[in-house]
Amino acid sequence: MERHSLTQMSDSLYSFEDRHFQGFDMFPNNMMPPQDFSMGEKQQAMAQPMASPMSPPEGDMLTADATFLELENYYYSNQPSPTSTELSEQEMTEAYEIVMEDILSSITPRLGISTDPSQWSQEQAQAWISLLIQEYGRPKVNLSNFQVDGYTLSQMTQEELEQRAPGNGYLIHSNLNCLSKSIQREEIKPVLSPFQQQQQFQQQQQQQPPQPQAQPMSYDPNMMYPYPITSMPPPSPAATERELSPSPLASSSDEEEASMSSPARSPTGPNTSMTPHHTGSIQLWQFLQELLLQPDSYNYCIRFLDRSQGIFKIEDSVEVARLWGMRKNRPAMNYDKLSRSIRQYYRKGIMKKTEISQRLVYQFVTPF
DNA sequence: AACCAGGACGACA
DNA sequence: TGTCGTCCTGGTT
Repeated sequence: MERHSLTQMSDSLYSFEDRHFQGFDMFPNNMMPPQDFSMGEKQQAMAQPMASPMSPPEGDMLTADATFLELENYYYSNQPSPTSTELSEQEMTEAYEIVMEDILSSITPRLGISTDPSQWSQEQAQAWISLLIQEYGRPKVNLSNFQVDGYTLSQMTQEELEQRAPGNGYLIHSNLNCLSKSIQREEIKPVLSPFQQQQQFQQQQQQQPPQPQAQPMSYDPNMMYPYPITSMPPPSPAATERELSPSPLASSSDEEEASMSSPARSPTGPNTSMTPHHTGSIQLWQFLQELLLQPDSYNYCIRFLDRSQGIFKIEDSVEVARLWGMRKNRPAMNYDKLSRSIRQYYRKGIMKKTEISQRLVYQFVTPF
């Protein structure tokens, strides 16, 4: 059997994509390689054949090329004991699919939702569609056409999806299929990639029955993000004493273990300053997004005014500051300090002032 | 009084 | 080095 080095896959990558993704951009707009990635001479040379009329723009070439390195890592992390540095066609395809599934399913951790679409609520399904569309730079869809839960969504045919989201039916359908395949793979594959391990950890967190609350100030400040840097968090461990959202407090050792093995991924927004440089600790904007994405639990203190614009209002500044202080184990946190940090985001391009200034109203530069 | 804006500085990872 | 906590002054609602 002809064998290939993974790093020789670049020529065939886009033909593979054409076969399997019918010309869609393989990677979401913002899915860029780790910042410290640099193409070696060999890889740059190998990128050349992709500069055909069918090739995506340069940015995507970089992305795709970076993926070969990840591909190798991902593949081997899914194999008990690699015996060769070369891969067969079948192994190549399998490795490619692993990477694809990880990339596609990276949207779900950002939303803090299950990777299994059938478990999504209507709101989660809409959020997933919204972010998917955004990631691929597709025209916005009318989410009112998707007043269905995740299971119903996952059962829809491509035609049905196309009717509800003209021009996006295939994208949504293929991504849902990819997620489903990923779920099936996880069920049968004992050895998981680091990223899949993170997802599994996240799902375990979500599926665990509520546990007794820890002491209010006993948070591990690093506990939230067992997955890559762009991520949206799993359900908040910052449930208040009000027990509005009795989410589990995982052990810090688990979380450290999970967070350490994260491959770096790109930020959600256009501004790379959203990339945490010390990925171990949660940043304020992530925390706020987390609260905003759990309206059932937190809309008493923070809620969207216009989600599509990323505009939100802090309804109870004292409470939000208190939650933030709990998360960071900073008992002295108050809204004055929290808002100072938010204002720093203006300069960093993470948040912006709303057009009409309103008290306690802020706006993300990149809606989510 | 509460909030907004932003300078300054230091701790921390 | 970037983020953020802290303190501060001064302005606005």
